[in-house]
Amino acid sequence: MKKRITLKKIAKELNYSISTVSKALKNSPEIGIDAKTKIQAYAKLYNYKPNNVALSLKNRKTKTIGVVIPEMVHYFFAKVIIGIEKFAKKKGYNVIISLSNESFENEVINIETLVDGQIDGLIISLSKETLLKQDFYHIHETIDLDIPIILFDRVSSNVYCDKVIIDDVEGAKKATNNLIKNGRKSILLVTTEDYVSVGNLRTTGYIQALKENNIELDTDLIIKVEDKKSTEEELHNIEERINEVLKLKRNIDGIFAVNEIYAASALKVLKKNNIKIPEEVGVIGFTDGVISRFSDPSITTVDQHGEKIGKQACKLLIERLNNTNNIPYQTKIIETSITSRESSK
Amino acid sequence: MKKRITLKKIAKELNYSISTVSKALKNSPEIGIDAKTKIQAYAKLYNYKPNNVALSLKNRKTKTIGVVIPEMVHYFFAKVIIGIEKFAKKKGYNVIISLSNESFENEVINIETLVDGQIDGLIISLSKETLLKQDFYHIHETIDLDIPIILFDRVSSNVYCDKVIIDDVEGAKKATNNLIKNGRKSILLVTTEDYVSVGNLRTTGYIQALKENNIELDTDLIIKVEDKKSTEEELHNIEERINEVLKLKRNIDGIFAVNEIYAASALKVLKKNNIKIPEEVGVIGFTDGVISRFSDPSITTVDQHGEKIGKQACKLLIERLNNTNNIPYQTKIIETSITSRESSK
DNA sequence: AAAACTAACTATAACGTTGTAGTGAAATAA
DNA sequence: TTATTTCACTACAACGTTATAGTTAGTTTT
Repeated sequence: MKKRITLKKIAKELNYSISTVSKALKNSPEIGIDAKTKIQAYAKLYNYKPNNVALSLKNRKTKTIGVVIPEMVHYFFAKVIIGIEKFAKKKGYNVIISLSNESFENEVINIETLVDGQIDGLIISLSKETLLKQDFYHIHETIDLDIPIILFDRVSSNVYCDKVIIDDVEGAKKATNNLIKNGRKSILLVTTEDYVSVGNLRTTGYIQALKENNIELDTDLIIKVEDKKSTEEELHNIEERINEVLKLKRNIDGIFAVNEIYAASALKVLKKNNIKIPEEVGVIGFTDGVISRFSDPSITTVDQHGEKIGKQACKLLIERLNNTNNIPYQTKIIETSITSRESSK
Repeated sequence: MKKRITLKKIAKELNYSISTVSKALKNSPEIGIDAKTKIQAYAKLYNYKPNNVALSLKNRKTKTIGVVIPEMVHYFFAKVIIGIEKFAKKKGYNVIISLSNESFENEVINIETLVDGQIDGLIISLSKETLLKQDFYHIHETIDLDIPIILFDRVSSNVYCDKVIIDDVEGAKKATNNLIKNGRKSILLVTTEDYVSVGNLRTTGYIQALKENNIELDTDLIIKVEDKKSTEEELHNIEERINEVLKLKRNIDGIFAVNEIYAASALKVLKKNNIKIPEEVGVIGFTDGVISRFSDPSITTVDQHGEKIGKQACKLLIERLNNTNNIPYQTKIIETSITSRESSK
């Protein structure tokens, strides 16, 4: 009902020029004390707030950050967003969120829309499809347009920009070592196909840990799952494959899964086979989410500290936005940590 | 590097006026065919895109929707956002997200920031603290400013605006009836304190279902949990209380929990007491999330269809934005449905 | 051949700000 | 007393766009 008041209206009402009003509200020394007090009182009374769209136009910056993530229902991404949002708000930025839903096309469209719109910079985690296609034209184009991009978690070495990642190799190593330290020697790895960079790296970490502990690598103990969406069907398929290997390799005493859904699936299969956890088989997952926490037994995981990642990404972005002179691209690595729970010991 | 091209630059380059360029790109009949083709070709070549901030200023609408939710890591809210985002994008709107973190103060600040910023309308789920305080000044003020608000899930009858809710009473009834149909008679209810509207309503549904089935209400079978944040401590406390009642009332054969965390807690306690699920005690939760799906046994839940809620909220909002003449406020009720899983039978 | 019309443009104002450059009057300096 | 400075303000341009209201030159009408 009551429209927002503008400088113009205040000016007309109090019989000053617009510039005077603007300056008075900015406490400029150019303006006399009388005018200042009158104008400031009036502005306060009518709850004057500058129009941010006008400011955006004038300043050519919108104080808004765009975020593109593959999914929303993942605990990890939700946490990252929390981190971004918190830091952004502290710095006076808004956050616009967009979901690619793991699709390349969506990702391209979303980024385009955001860039067309009111965004100063972008924080992106690439979709699985993009990673598979290795097509980064949309990213490069955006950077060319002088819109800074921070990539996190799902990154690519073929894109030159700031990045925030965890050391997936190290994290996977930690997890595998944790199992080995408990005397486990025959460790099943449930991972993704290699084109998913994180899956790939975690596989590498697993292999390295084995090597460092002089355990021979048995490729039969590596299950590479093709997962696009986690439909019931795909989940069932994962369980099937774990079950097969479990039947084939009776001496398995540990399972490392590269995400918590795979870990939960492994747990289910183990329980169905009446295998005791963690006594007979220890299980560790990656990503400290709600599933691991509430599962029974609760699952030991490699915590990626999503909130920290989000905060760091946001920090990098805002730093770049405030620095017109080109600072070299940075890659920040966030330390992982093991959250010990019942599934390993 | 390459700055975005504007009408002005095109005009200067091709020696037309800005108006001509603007009209040519809009295919106005006022402009001659020569000029049109030349200008359109040039614009295409340099990938002209209108500056949305300028358009926002001119049109006094930003094509952006603000969303304020209490938390992000809840599956339900994540789903709602997916629904909002999808529908919004289809209609050419962007979505800005803000988290109140269940705090009244944050909610007020967030809404203020959004309203100050570039938003045409808001979709909000109220924080627990707001519901407890029953202070809706910030909401009313926003509506007064002619910025439409759609409330969802956590609503209040003291606010007059469009709302999207589920029929919590009906949903709770469905759940309770489901347990009763399986021959269960002594059903434990794990719910929240009454000021959380959804907890309150679900309690009502539980009571109604009992009444309709001529089962006497035993208030000892109702656990009202005070939960602000789900810290480890609070979770433990919930388990404790369930355990106590379970010890006290040996004949309990069903548990209805008003959210999936309570349901998971109940499961844990039951298993610890070696009580068979669902044979001895059936369990049903509310909110179809990832915990219920991956828990073992998987938990039967009342699905709130978050995505549908989001979509509906967004639809209501956009309808209101397109309708300058005041249509009466509506409250849309989204049907719940039971997703049957292992924990009940 | 003057009047009316049309085609193809351009100028201007406006959305709400802010910074720079002006302006007129009063106060000070020479 | 005249020149200069200071004070307290106002005008203007710009950010990028669009709609409305001009403005030409050329064409048609009678």
